[in-house]
Amino acid sequence: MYQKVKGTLDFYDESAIKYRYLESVISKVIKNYGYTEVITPIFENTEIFVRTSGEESDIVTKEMYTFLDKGKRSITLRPEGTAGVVRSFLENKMYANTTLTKLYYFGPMFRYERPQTGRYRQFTQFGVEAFGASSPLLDADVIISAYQIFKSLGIDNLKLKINTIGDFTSRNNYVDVLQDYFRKDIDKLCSDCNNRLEKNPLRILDCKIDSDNPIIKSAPKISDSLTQEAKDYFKEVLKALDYNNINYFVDENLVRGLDYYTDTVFEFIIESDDNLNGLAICGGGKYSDMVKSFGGPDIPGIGYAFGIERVISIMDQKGLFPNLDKAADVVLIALDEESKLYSLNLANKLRMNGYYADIDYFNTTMKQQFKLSDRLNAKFIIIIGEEELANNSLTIKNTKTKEQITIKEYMLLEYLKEKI
RNA sequence: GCGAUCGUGGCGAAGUGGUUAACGCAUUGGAUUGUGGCUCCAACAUUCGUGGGUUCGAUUCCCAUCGGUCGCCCCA
Repeated sequence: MYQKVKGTLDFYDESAIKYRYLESVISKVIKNYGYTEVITPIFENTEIFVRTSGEESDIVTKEMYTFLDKGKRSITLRPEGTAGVVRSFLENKMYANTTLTKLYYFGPMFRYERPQTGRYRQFTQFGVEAFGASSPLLDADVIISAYQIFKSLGIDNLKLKINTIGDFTSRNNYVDVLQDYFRKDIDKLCSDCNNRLEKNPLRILDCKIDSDNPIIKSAPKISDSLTQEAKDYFKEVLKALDYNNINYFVDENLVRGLDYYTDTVFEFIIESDDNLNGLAICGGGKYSDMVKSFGGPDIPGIGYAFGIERVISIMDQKGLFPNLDKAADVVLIALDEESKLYSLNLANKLRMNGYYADIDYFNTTMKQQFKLSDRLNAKFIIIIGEEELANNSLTIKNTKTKEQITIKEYMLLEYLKEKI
């Protein structure tokens, strides 16, 4: 027996309906913010992910699905969406027509990780990227758009963590300061922190094991390394969020796993009483230099992405999905072979007129066909047998009221139009 | 990459080193051959993730492997 690849999911039936429901709600909201969809390939040349996420990042060092194609090109299944969108933005010179370009994407991402709660090897992200403006107002608006999407889905058990990590130079300065600070006491910290010292010292601040350690608590703050300009910028972002009544808290230890972020970074975290608690459902930030580092013009970008599977989990857990059952409008019950042929034809006429009509393909007993109508939750049942064929009429039964009438076929559409 | 735990029919779920693997739901057939959704009766795992080993004998014990779940790391 074949099994699906480890860490992957089949969506079918109800779960597929939920998946597509999310896509439609989300895209509808984000379009009102002026975003248009960009659909990029699922794989890219490996280099673009290495360049953007950072050679030392976890994603690049251990999580990418990378392979050589038959032309010996190094190809990678995208582990995140931003790099491909930036590449597309540049390659298609989207900046030529407007100063501000707002894009969204929705699709599968791939990371080779150990599966666990809310974590899969193939998962789906929705994300946005806005290029062209370094503006606190835009930063805030991007965050608000994520907030509104969750709100329109009914999700309110989230908290927004936000921080600023400054521009590249102040961040690099801070990294040096931190390394100097931690290096002398590194043997008093956990083994993970020892690894992080050279690779990603910012993450030491976020250590869960040593979080109460005074060495970490009294570590130099990033705010000390920020330029006044960066501080002011962040203040403006917060002001805009305040004005819009967005609840947030500034977490000075919030750093993100990807190298490309600058200034504003944020995450939405799930607050719940089960194992989902504390999971990041949405993460993003500003990246001032990525476009330029790709060899493009000096255009800043900001964006976020969130995981659809995690959203589905939350919504399931909180019962937030509306009733998405599809009920058949009409099930045709045919009692003999000739009626079967006729019902096939009639069903198709109904379908072409916009009704969901179904028939039974094998059984001839009435009971079985009634069961089919139950299963499909049919609103109406049309019974066709010798009598009806002889009189050129149809027997229609309303499954709710049990009311049953006989009419001529040409009256059917008008009848349904009135009743459905 | 590290650690824990689990894997019985479409689903849920009991169970035991020994000739027929409970039960519930679902499904199918019948009671009820032009009117169903209730009820009643019946059928439905030569097999207990896969492979190997121990044993007279394993679904039950051991090993391996694949997968699920849950932690760590990291993240969506």
